Amino acid sequence: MLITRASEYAILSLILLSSAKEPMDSETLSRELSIPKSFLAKILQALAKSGVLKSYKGAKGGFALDKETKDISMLAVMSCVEGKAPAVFECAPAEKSCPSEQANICSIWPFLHKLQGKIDSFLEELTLADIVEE
Amino acid sequence: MLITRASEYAILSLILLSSAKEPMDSETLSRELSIPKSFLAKILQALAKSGVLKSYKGAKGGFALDKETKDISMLAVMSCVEGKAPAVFECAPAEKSCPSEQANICSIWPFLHKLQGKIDSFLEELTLADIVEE
DNA sequence: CGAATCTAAAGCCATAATAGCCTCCTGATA
DNA sequence: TATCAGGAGGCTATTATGGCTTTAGATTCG
Repeated sequence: MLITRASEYAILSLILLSSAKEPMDSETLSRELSIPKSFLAKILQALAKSGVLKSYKGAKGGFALDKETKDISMLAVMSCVEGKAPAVFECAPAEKSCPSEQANICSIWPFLHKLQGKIDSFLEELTLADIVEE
Repeated sequence: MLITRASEYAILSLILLSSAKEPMDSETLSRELSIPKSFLAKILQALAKSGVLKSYKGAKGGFALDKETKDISMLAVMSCVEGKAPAVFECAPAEKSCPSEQANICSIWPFLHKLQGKIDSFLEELTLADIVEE
């Protein structure tokens, strides 16, 4: 899959968390954003694992940003939330000879690579700060 | 859903078609790209309906670009291939008061709008020509 | 210190949407 | 008219989404 609801929910959460002074628990985030609680919890856990968020257990626990907003790129968010690699466009017949295994290269590979590069750069440079700042 | 395989397959097909002089039939495209035939057929049909491709029936039929590569934006491709609107990020609690129905506006709406605008601009300006040209 | 409480973490299960498969129908070409 | 390829629909499998329960770590209070 490429970009799913998980990415959307992740970004919604990050926007809200960026203006919070205290950690917010998943239930509150779920309510504020009208996002299913259990699904959101998994997403927040993934963000915590990758270091975007920090989690706090116990009373008054929850999640808080663990980086500056300018250091949180959309690419990083999507990469960790979507199960798979940050890859968006893959060369379908890759298993055969596409990337570089053989001397002959799939004819569309260079173009895919170019497209992927453009998308990655865009998402890499687009940070939470770009969205949140006035 | 936001960006699915349909978009990926569409773009792969367009890249291949951009270098074809004759119309290519869905079976050939399917084989060249290792994409399931019937699924690809639906995608090509959608692209034809929206005017990106032109379809030819009968012997020696198939699909061919119906626009200059510089006039085919990734946004247009994804918009027509994905069932839904080109919207990527929606305000979840939109049903209540988010966009403009009420005087009070959902606190994250402006940020979402900003993000959506950035993504749309990027995909709008990114054309098939940008990918295919040397 | 220990118990009660709070919340993240992790698992399993149900549902909804997507991805993929197959068949018949329609229009065009030769 | 015979054949080729798109158009359209139904059906199945896979994946994403969402619901729920249990476990584990942390805090608060007695």
